[in-house]
Amino acid sequence: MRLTHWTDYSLRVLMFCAVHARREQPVTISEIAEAHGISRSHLTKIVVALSDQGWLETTRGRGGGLRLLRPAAEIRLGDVVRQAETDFTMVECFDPGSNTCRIDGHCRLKGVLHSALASYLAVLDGVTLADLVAPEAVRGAAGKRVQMVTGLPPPRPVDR
Amino acid sequence: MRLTHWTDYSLRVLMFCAVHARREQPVTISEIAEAHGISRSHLTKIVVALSDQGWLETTRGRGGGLRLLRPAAEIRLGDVVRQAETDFTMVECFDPGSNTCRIDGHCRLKGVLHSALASYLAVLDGVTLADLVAPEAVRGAAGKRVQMVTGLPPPRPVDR
DNA sequence: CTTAAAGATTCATACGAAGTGAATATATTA
DNA sequence: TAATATATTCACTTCGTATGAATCTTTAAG
Repeated sequence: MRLTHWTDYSLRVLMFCAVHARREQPVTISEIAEAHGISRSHLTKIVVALSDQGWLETTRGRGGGLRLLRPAAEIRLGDVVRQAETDFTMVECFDPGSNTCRIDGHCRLKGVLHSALASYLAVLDGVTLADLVAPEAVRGAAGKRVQMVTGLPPPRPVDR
Repeated sequence: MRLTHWTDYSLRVLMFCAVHARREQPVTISEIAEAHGISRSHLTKIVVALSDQGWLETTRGRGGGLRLLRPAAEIRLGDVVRQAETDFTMVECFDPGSNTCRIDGHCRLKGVLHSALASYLAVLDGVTLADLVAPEAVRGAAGKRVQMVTGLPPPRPVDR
């Protein structure tokens, strides 16, 4: 179970924009690509997608670049991840097209995994882009907030 | 974000064993393979892994087969999934080996995703194999239990 | 003590999603 | 019109996952 690099990079782009939101010159793709050591052309595709999804606006030509369309504090991680990830097929029976499970409808697995997925995303919904890039001083509050949302004991390390 | 077929099949094997736990003749690999339309040899590898992990015992030779080592009610889904899934790398910075993120340590993303993952697994920890294969009448209780564990609002459908 | 039935192992390959980057097109401003 | 930016297209690579054929090993039945 893992998120794709695509989602990873999407988040990094948005975070980069959030950090430099107050700058006069908008952030450029080349800048982010270099900062993270990713190919510019590849990153462009991710930016285009983010733009299509309404997270940021792009302007071409000299002096152009990227800008968040909304304040970082209003961008929920869960929503970004929902759009960046293309496949939430937990198990075969999630997808009516490819499902061949012979006991579909007789077992509760699908429902349980849906709940788990919802719980996963709910945690991300409790965090905004602003929380991620907040300076040290603010981190305590952000961390606390996650706990409140999950209502779970602090995460224990996942083995292997 | 998805679980592998491997995990999917692992769960199906365990469920099959749970359903037929009271039978005299142990369940065989061929039987499960045929029931689910999966190749016998492939399924064997999954069974071997489940056996190595201590979920079931296998006996060779005529009259042999598979048997759960513990009652289905004591087998938590979360634990099975933790062992069946080999990769919980949410984003690059989870894996020290391949991590190239330039802002690792300066952003809260890793921590947040760890929390989300923990929340996901916590839901699965609240469900046992017995819950999955329980007859209709018992299902209500099982569903309720999931809610109690998560402490979250009922899951809303994940779009696309 | 041979045969049938079961799991175990090894090997090779198929497959598709994800990732990568070169080349080129388009738009905008100075 | 030149420079700088995003946008698009194409081809290719890479890797985890999945798959199954063939064969070996173990065990019980007769």
